[in-house]
Order: sequence, then structure tokens, then C-alpha cells
Amino acid sequence: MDQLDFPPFSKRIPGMEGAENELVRQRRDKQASLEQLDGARYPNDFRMSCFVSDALAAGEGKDGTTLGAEAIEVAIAGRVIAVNGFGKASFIRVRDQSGTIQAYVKKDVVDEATFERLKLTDIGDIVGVRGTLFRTRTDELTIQAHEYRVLTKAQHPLPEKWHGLKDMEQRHRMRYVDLIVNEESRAVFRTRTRVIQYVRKFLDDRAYLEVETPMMHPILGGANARPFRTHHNALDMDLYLRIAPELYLKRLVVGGFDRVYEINRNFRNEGLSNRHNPEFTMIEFYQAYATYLDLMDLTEELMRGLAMDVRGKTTTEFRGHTIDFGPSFRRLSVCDGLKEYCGFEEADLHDVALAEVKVLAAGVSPAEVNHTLKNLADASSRDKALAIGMLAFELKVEPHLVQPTFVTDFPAVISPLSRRKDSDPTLVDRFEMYIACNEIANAFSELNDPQDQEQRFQAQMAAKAAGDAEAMEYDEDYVRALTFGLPPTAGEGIGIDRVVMLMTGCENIRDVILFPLLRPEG
RNA sequence: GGGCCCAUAGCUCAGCCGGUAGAGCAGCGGCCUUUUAAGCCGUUGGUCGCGAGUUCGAAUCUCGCUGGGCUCACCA
Repeated sequence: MDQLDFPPFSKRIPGMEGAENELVRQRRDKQASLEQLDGARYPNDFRMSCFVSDALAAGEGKDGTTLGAEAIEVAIAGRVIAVNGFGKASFIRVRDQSGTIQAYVKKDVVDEATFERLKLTDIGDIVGVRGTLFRTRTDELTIQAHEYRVLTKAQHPLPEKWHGLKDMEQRHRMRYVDLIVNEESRAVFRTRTRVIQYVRKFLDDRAYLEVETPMMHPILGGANARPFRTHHNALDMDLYLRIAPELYLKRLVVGGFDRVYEINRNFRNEGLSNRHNPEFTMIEFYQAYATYLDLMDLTEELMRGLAMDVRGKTTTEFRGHTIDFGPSFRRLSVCDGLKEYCGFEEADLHDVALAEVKVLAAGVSPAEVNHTLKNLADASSRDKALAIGMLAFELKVEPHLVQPTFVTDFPAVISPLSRRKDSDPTLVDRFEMYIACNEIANAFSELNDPQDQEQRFQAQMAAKAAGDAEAMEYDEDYVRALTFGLPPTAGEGIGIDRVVMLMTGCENIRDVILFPLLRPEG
């Protein structure tokens, strides 16, 4: 079998093919020379005294004379990202996690071996520099090197210095190279971390408890999605990778943790797109004695504060739109949306035959309508009307939801874990937050009536039997948990990747995931 | 899965009305002790994604395959 063959040599030892071979060979020769010079290969005895940012801070605002008098010594380490060489001196730009600083290595200041090391340096090498701070003719704070060492030789050359690495596939496959050469990429992932830190602090400050629940589930639930399957050998047990943590988090609310949240991965075995990665990061949080209305207020506050924190303002640019988190978010019920953008009358929302006319007129395909109705054989005409109305909603209403919008009051029939509206049991107390026509969050007042939950699970099982691959399974233990008493609770899930996309302007989810799933390299 | 587009040096890209491959950066050699996209002179480097076909001759035209991008479908 071809699949069992080892990958080509070049895949295991990058660079050992074609002309690249020559570049790698040259660098390995230099590495050997350095080894001879230092008597060590991959030395690890260099000790930095500070980060680059600390060195920059130490010289901040001090002129050349002051620096000369103070003779501030620093030892920094990092990657060489640029070299300006002269015959008997060189400027090298060194970057660590905190920043970039320039070092100046001058032949009549350092010993012969040190100067030799300089000549054996390539862009991309990891070096250590010890020296004193001074200012160059152009007033740039620079380290006058007394000690200069190559700590790790880069055997493979880096991409070109001002175009960087452009090819998106290469950037995803070799994220390490992308991060070395593309500042925008580093900025995106710093922002990602900051988003997660902000969300965490926001909830911590409001007495939410961060918890971890299983990612391997024996029963499928918490969302409508197709799962990944796996197997535990010792227990001889089939398991799903979780599609949502929801049911476990609500068990914790039953247990008395009134406010909980979890930030981690969900896995859904569905198509890939610029908005979907098979594993994605979601925050789910639950608050007892609250309703979905409370969560709308909380979510507005969160998004506004997040924008201010990571962008310094309430707006962000996305797909040519300026999204503003400053004003109160629009609130639009599903039924009102259908009336406003899709020509629905009130009567169309109660009769499946009338609804079907409007849905088809909206451009939904008959096949799609039939597919949806097939899974709802026993539902009422109202439920069916609402269910197929959602198809028209996706097609005709979502494109209008550019500014942050809470879409509210979803059909109960597609919301098996949500609390029914007191005023209309065919609808539920639920909202989804749309921004730039994308669903970013999903929240609802939780269904805490165990008998109703039983019926909803039964409906899911019926749909599954009818061929709905995304229907939930009946979770008996979850229903049992409800019989011990779940307080009135509201819960929400926010897609972190999509929030990061919004905050960074990235239009592809793969650009905000460090290592997105890719096909194996040919 | 459908449609459209892309794949040429380590990187960024030209070349594509068929005549056997080019630039910049990187590299190598030389000059240069305050440069910062440093500069000047010289120079190495390519199975033009893979496989067939058409042709005297294919990076270029045709078909297939692989990988990728956009888009539609599926999907939160």
C-alpha cells in the first residue's frame, strides 16, 4: 500500500531536495564550523538577563551620553531577523517574544572567535547577545555586543524578508514559519489569547466558576450535529467526542454550582468552510435564577467591553462592514423577521400549507422543505410551519443581520433543551446573536421540567429514527438530574473562533486557529 | 459533492498566441567599522505540482490526478 510508505526524505528533513539542498548544506557547514569554534553543538549555557522589551525600557529616553556614562549591560536572546553586514562590523536585528532590538558587533570590540561567529550567522539563527546599550547615529537604541553566540543554527532558510510567507496552505501547515515571518499572524494569535483572557475575567468577576467536563461522551447531546466516534479499549466502549458540554454543565447547576462556565473545544463531524473547523472553541456559561433576557444584557456588555479591550474602540471592520458594539443591539423575533423580510403574514406562521407557499417563494428548494418535514412527521401544523419558516429565515433574513442582532423566540420544535414561552408554548425563550450575518452565540432559558424534557428527547429519537443524523440521543441520566431539581437557569454558548474573526477582521476561521485541520501533506 | 480559479528557484512573482526559463529577495565570492527594504561588482541555484496525450518540439495546448483558494450545497 502506498499509504504505508515513508514520506519522501524531504518531508522528514526539510530542505534536502533540489536547490534547497544547497542552501541547507551551506548552513550545515556553518553549523559545523561553529561547533568547532565553540566546542559545543546546540549549546544551552547562555543566560539571558532580561527580555528584549526590558532592554528597550532600560534605555528609553536616555541619550547617547547618558547611556555611555551608565554603561547598562544586558544579555538577550532571540531569533536573528535581519543582518546588515559590513566588512568589519554588522548590525543584527534580534527578536524575542517581547520585541525586537538591534545589536552591533564590531571587530575591534570583540575577540576573533566572536567575530567569526558573526560571519557564520544567517538570518533565522537563534543567538545570544551580551553587551551595553548605546545609541546609533540614527538614534536607535542598540546593544554594543561584547559577547555574541549562535545558540541554534537554523538549517532551513526563512521566507523572503518583506513579502513574508503568502501561500495560505503553507502558512497553515507550517504555522511556525508563518509566526516567524508574518507580524500580522502573531498579532492575530495574541488577540485570540486576549479575547479568551477577557472572557474568562469577565465571568470570573461575576462569580462564575470555571469547570472542566468530559470531552468523551457516551451519549450524544447538547446540540444538533454529527459526531466523531472513538472507542475505549479497556471498557470496550464506544464514545463520541463531544459536540457540546451543555448537559454536563447543567448537571453542575443541579449540583449547586449556580454559575459555571467552560472554555474548550467541541468537535463536529461536518463539512469544512471558512466558518467551520471540525474542532472549534466555544465558551458555554450557565447562570441560575436568570433568563435569556438577562443573558442578552450580559452579552451586550461582554461584547462591548471585549471590543474596547482588544481594539480600544467599540467598532471593528469585517467583510467591508463597520460593526459597532456601542449601541444597544437590535432584538428581532424569528416571526417578526419572517414578516419583515420574507412576506409572511401571521396566518402563514400557523399553517404548514400556507407557510410552504411563502418558503418556496423565498427561494428554498422543495427538497429542503421535504427533508425538514420528513423529520417532523408527528408534529403539529404550527410546528411544521415554524420549522420550514426557519429555512426561509436563513435565506432571506440572515443577510440583513449585519450589526449585532439578537434573534429571539425560536420554534420549540428545533429547540429540544429550551424552556417554552409562557405566552406561546410552540416557541421558546431563546436567542441567537448574529453579527455580520454570522451566528456568533446561542442562548436560552433552560428547560428544567423533566417531564417536558422526556418528551423532547422522545421527539429527537423519533427524528433520528426518521433519518435525522443530527438529532440528539435520549439522555436518561440528564433527565434524572432534572428530577433532582434544576433551578430556573439560563445558558449561553459563544463561538470563540468567530468572535476572534470579528475582532481581527480575519474572514477565514483557519486564520484564527493555530493548527487548523488539513489534509495530509501529499 | 457541483461551479470558477490557482500550482514556475528557499520566498514573492514574471514568462503562457508552442521553440527548451527570468527578476527581486535569500545564498555564495569580493569591497565597505553607525546600517535599518543599506549600497556597489560578480555569481550559484529549477523533474515549471504529478501522469498521460497532441506536436518535429510543451512551463505554455488537451485530458486525468493531487493539493489549495473562492463559491454553492451540506452545516450553527
